[in-house]
Formats: sequence, structure tokens, C-alpha cells
Amino acid sequence: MARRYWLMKSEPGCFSLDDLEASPGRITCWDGVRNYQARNMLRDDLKAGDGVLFYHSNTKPVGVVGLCEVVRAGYPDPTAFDPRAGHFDPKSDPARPTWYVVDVRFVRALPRCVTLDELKRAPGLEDMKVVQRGQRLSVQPVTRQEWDIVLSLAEG
DNA sequence: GCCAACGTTGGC
DNA sequence: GCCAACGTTGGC
Repeated sequence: MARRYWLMKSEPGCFSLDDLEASPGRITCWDGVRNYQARNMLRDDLKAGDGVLFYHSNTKPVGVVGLCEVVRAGYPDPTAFDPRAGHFDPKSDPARPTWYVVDVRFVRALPRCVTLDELKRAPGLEDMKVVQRGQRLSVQPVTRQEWDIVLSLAEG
């Protein structure tokens, strides 16, 4: 199975690329996703070894700031079962979990943030979900071509 | 802080 | 199953 590519959004005030780098083993459990479309991808599609563009939302500027990789494919989100966790979902049954996570590991920060504005202007990125109006998915598929273009923007 | 876009909820 | 109300996301 070929390596696939993804973009994952996080508000840096909540969890930033720096926070990921500072995590034990530079690995974190990507928990708290409560959207079914994103859940399906976390559960079914993200595999160990896949590449992830780390995107900072709700900040200035918004954009892709780093790379990480999936190190563990989908498994049930433990925070859904924990009443003390912020993302507790009383309707999620451990026997038939509703929500899933993957583990991701920090790879590197990009030399600079590739801003949403740049993504919108760059030829070849027109179909990226993140540049589309009203697109709120926090986990999005990215093509190999799009991945390469984003990296060349960061390094060019 | 505003508000457009979108997803979810719940009455009917 | 419809759809209005509501809550959330997230750029600006």
C-alpha cells in the first residue's frame, strides 16, 4: 500500500506544532475529533507511515507549519469515554466506539509557515480542501502532488 | 468580535 | 423524513 498524505488542523492555542515536538517521544494521540467524516478517515484510511501536513488554524497567520507522520493507525478515542475529558461523549459505547484517534509523530518544522493565502494562490493547489470556502474538515486527504508543491513553497 | 458555512438536534 | 433552531468552525 502506497504512502498517503493528509492535512490535519489544530489551533496552536490548543495544541501547536511546538507542543507536538515537546511531547514524549515527539508523539501525540490525535484525540477529540468529533466529526463523522473525519472520524471515518481516522478509523479507516490513515495508516502508519502516512505523511501529515500540520496546519495551524485560528491564528495569525494560518497555514502549514510542519510535517509529521502517522505512527499508529486508528483506534478508539479514549477521551470519548472519560467524563473528565473535554471531549467526553456519553453516547459513545466502549463496546462499539463512535470516535477514533491516530498517533502522530513530529518530523520537522518547515523553514517557514506556508500561509493559507499562499496555498490559495499556488498553481496546482486549487483542489485542496483547505483552500475551499467553508471547508471545516479537520482531517483532509492531500495528494502526492499537493504535498510536493507545499514543500517546495516552504523551501523555495 | 463578526459572521458565513456547515453539522447536529429535536419537534412535528 | 423535513426543516428550523442552534452550536461550532475558522477565516477575516
